[in-house]
Amino acid sequence: MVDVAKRAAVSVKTVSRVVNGEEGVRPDTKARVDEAIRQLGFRRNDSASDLRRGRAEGIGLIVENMSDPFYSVIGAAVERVARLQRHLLLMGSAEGSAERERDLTGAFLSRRVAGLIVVPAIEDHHWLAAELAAGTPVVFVDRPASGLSADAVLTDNDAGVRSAVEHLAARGHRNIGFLGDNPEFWTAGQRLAAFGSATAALGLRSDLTAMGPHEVEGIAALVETWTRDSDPVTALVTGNNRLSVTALRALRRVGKRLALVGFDDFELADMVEPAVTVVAQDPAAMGEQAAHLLFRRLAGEGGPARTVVLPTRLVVRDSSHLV
Amino acid sequence: MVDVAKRAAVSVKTVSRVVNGEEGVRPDTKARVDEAIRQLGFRRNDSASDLRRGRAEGIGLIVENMSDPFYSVIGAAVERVARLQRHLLLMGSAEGSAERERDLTGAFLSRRVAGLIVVPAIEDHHWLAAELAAGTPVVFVDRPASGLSADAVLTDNDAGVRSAVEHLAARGHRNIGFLGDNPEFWTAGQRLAAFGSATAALGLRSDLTAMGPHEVEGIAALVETWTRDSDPVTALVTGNNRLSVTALRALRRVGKRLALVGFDDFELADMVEPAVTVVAQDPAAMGEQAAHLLFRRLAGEGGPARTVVLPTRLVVRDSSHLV
DNA sequence: CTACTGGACGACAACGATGTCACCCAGCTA
DNA sequence: TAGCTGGGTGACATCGTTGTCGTCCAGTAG
Repeated sequence: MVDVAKRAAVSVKTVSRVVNGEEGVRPDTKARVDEAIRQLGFRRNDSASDLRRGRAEGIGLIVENMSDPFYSVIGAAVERVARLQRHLLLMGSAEGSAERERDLTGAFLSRRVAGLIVVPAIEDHHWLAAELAAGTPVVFVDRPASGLSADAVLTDNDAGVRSAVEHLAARGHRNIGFLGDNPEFWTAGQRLAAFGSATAALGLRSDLTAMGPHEVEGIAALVETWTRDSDPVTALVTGNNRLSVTALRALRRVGKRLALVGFDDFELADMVEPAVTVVAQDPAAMGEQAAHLLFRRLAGEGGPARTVVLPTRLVVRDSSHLV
Repeated sequence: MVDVAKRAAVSVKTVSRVVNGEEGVRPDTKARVDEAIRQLGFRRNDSASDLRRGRAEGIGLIVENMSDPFYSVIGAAVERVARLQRHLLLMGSAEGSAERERDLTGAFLSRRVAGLIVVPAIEDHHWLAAELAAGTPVVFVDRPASGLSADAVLTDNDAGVRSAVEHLAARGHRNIGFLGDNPEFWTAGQRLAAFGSATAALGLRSDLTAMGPHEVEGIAALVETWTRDSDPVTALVTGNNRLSVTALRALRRVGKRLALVGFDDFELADMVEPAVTVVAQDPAAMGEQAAHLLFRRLAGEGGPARTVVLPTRLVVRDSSHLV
């Protein structure tokens, strides 16, 4: 910047003014400075700018696994909003590890990012309270923070599971099995609970649940067990899209054609055999809302923590039309 | 840091030494400093550190679209390697726009990232030469840079397409159609050229190519045309996974069961009807190799630009067994 | 006892930008 | 003409770290 200033015969402060588009620079001065910038190929050093201003124009995003479509869509949505606010996206996978999540959080905070968007792993987040109080806004996505009151964007898991159960019940299914993920994951727990209350409300069996197997073999064995009965399970609800796909493979493996409704849509759900009925979430909207919440906080909005709950949409395809 | 120094009754320089794990601090001094850091909840300001050191410990990744599985897998791989080197990942989507790509590049360079990994859009990159020469390493992925000699990680498009054509020819197909993307995209052009030479080498027709329609309707119409003939097309090669899926939908729409081989694998390719034979690339390996190349440059490795070409793998499923 | 060594530590400047405040002067009013 | 105004500009301190270099002192050799 001092080189530019010399070349344009102005002070560094004036160069700074031009670079930041501030008021109060005569057009001819600005032109001289712009020309000098062009000639020297000058690029402002944002590290210095960040240091002086005390805040970096970047937002940190922590997800479980960047390559999972659910999270990458969230990431893309966050980046789109961030870009409009002239912020960069820093992104990392916590891979379900609380330690890795803390490391990433620390790294982002050390870099003085403007804010954080986090899909939290299993753990207590009260240690983040200090940073929150210090003015770095944090928004949680998909799952709320535990031990901390902060903004969050969630899916309406309860209504979503209920719509799945009601849909199957309306088609005559009485014994519906639920395949969920480890209930230590908040969403898995929510969906399990929702399954319990939805089935109970309809007078259906609520005990056909398994939060266990994730592999084709395990699920295939489970299906065998559930269908050996004289009063067999005739339909399945799966707690996330990985389980939906795995269940589909398992059903093929054992040659049973149970009805199936999956939580969370996935690409080609309409092209597989049978096309899978799903409770669709809207990850792009989740990312977008989270980013909007964050930037509203950055714009100075106060008030208590907000929670945005997004609705689900039942997308009926073939798999729920099976006997 | 000065607060920590006061509390531990040492100089800031000593705190800096402890924070950076430098030699030459007595264990008891280090313990005092650590304790002060803990008590005050001190976190080093990386903006200041970056400024002083002249380089940020982050690497910038520019892809076409973060939410596309191909790119998000690259991103996850890059992040994994970056993490091991204690670097953060900054990521953005250029969305096929050269301008947006330049903006992102500029933003990353302003932040003085350690290096850049770029999936380039259509354009000339000689303007990057100055930065490259100035010591910021750049690695290109999926497509080489134009007008610039830089490291790159590519897929062996030629061998991949050839394996697809040979596979279909071996199953008796003589008239094979090629559905590609806009040939301004480097990969699309490569694959088209590869299709031409592979068919020519086998004495097959090389003129059944369309770099045009991307929607179900357009492709359906094209298929109708190609199969109306007395000497009809009996097999299709698609140039990327979006086209494979769209072609699959189009074939269903018009009720034709042509053989199909897609370039690039996709999730559930084995579960759709028919399961799709593909030429699989390895995006995770591409991201990993690119990151390794980058960090080798950062470690001071000199020498001319390297190009790593990764092999493809033909994954035979049902769609290529159709008549 | 003196001279020397080397390890531990601190003072200070510098990295490149920006906020504050003072300055200058053209153009105005009284 | 003297005094004011206010827009354009610059000098300087400052953000939080780290590189350089000098100081201090305990321990050792002569």
